[in-house]
Amino acid sequence: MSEFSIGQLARSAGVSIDTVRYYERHGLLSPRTRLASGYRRYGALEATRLRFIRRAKVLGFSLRDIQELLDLGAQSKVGAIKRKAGEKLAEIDQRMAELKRIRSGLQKLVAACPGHGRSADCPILQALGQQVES
Amino acid sequence: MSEFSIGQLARSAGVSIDTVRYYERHGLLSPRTRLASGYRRYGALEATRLRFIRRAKVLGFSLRDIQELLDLGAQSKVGAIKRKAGEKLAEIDQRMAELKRIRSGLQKLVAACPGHGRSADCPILQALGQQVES
DNA sequence: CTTGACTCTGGACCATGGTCCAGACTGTAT
DNA sequence: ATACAGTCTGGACCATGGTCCAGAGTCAAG
Repeated sequence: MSEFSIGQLARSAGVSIDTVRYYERHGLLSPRTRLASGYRRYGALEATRLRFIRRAKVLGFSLRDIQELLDLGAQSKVGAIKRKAGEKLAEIDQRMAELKRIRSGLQKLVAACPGHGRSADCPILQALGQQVES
Repeated sequence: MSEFSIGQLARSAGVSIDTVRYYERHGLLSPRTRLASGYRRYGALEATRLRFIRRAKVLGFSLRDIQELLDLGAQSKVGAIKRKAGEKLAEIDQRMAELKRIRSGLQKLVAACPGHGRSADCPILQALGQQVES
């Protein structure tokens, strides 16, 4: 008996039933079959696929990315998969550089602010363009 | 004549008219006054405030954060402003650490993937839990 | 005075990744 | 047989930060 319900599948992956159905609506994960009642039935393949989706999400892939990855995997397009992962890596680097820039700007302001006194003396407000009288 | 229309204000800050109205709906920026026709009129103060909002957003503050900052500025609570900025800094650090973790995980996979061959030999798919027969 | 550009309002819509709901039906254990 | 947990559907709703629209009214230049 390698079949289970949506509730069991969801629990096994640590997601909610709604999330499983959400993935289905968006073409990421279909039940293997349905009971006459309409109840979804899943097998080991689907459980693996759901784990894949979750792990890829943790690695910063969007659901759209993941769908692409799954399609490429099904077609054994390993080169394309590696390229995709490389692209995601570059994206992460870009986002990190951006954060670094933001961080250093903010850091300077925090360091320069005495933390007391009038608004007019606060470099944070000044730098942001605020004008407060007195 | 230090009064201008919403269109002039928007252009001066490089945002759309819709964005200005959006900020107004969300309590961030009100017109100084209105004409009898209902047309919004803004002064230098509002222009400065809009610049503040835009710059703070570039620094990674959410509109909710910015609203708080503006309120604190109006009340001359410089200590609280410095604390807010410090909190945002910590938030950025956390996000950067997270990205670093994600990056190194992905990096390892990309490095290990030959970029050709069967899906079964792709460490990216393997690590993500994919099972592809053959 | 007419024309064209501008502005008004309220609400719908976009992407992202879900969550929650009602009302009906089903599966399982006792 | 009955109770109770589980599941079904479709659609509404959440946050975020806007964008776009129709239909009406207004402002400024010529």
